[in-house]
Amino acid sequence: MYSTKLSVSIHIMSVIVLMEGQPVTSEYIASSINTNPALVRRLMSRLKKAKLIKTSTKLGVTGLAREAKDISLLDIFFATEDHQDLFSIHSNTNPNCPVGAKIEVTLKHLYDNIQTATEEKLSAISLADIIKEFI
Amino acid sequence: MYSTKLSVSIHIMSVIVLMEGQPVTSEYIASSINTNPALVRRLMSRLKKAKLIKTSTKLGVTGLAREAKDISLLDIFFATEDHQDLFSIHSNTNPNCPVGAKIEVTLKHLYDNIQTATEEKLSAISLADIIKEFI
DNA sequence: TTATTTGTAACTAAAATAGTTACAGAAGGA
DNA sequence: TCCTTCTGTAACTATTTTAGTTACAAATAA
Repeated sequence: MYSTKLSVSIHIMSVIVLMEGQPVTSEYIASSINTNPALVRRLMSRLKKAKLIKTSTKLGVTGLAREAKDISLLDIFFATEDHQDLFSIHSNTNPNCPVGAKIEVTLKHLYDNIQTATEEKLSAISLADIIKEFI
Repeated sequence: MYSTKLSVSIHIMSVIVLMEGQPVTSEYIASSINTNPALVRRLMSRLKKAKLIKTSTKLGVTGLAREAKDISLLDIFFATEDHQDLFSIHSNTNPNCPVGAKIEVTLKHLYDNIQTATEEKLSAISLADIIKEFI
């Protein structure tokens, strides 16, 4: 099973925008995702801590913390994904082998390059861009 | 736990190149990675099926199937990683909600774009480029 | 004051990973 | 031809990660 936290979080944020400022509960959002309210609240909690949404007990989510055009998919990615590395590197390689001694740093450098490019792409897409697809 | 198959496979391929055509066993390669020979053989088997290396019982890996400059990291990625999607999408969303109805196709289109860019970056790096770091 | 909702802890079940053992079968080399 | 060695693969374990679920204290709007 692979993490769908970014996808689900984009879904959550989209529902909030589509409700145009009306308070929405985790239960309402969960019914659109077809999942459990508690799972939605866990992600909501992280989105709130990242200052992307505003919530209130008794009312639910009361809206975005800033405009949709100013929230990027990278913001959502950083807020909700636990593991943010696209590729992972094995460790404890044999330092007595020329490959084992340098593979970790070599791959790190290489992956960092790809990671940065991907993050730039995510930062170039705003929640407002996503919303356009739903109206 | 996140897959390190690409990283380990690049390690395997690098050791093969560094041995310059001399046969190498899975046990030798495993000692450089600091892991189990069977794990190395599993990846070797996939690299062989993808026509990236040549193997022989009794001798081990006898060499690359083509020149290091003509083997890209994307070739290795495709050969050895089971799950090749950078981002995963949740399914079974509610079709009666505008977001639930279109989120899957919207995200797929968006992720495909990032996926393609990443694959292009992996295809631009050859095994020969990696080897330069070890000599 | 009361009803409702968040926020979070504590679980379970399923899936994916690396690691491990074991062995049949292939093939090089004496 | 025979023997030794290594691949190729199956079967298994332990660990980690994930989504999903239940439960409830605390907050708060009305």
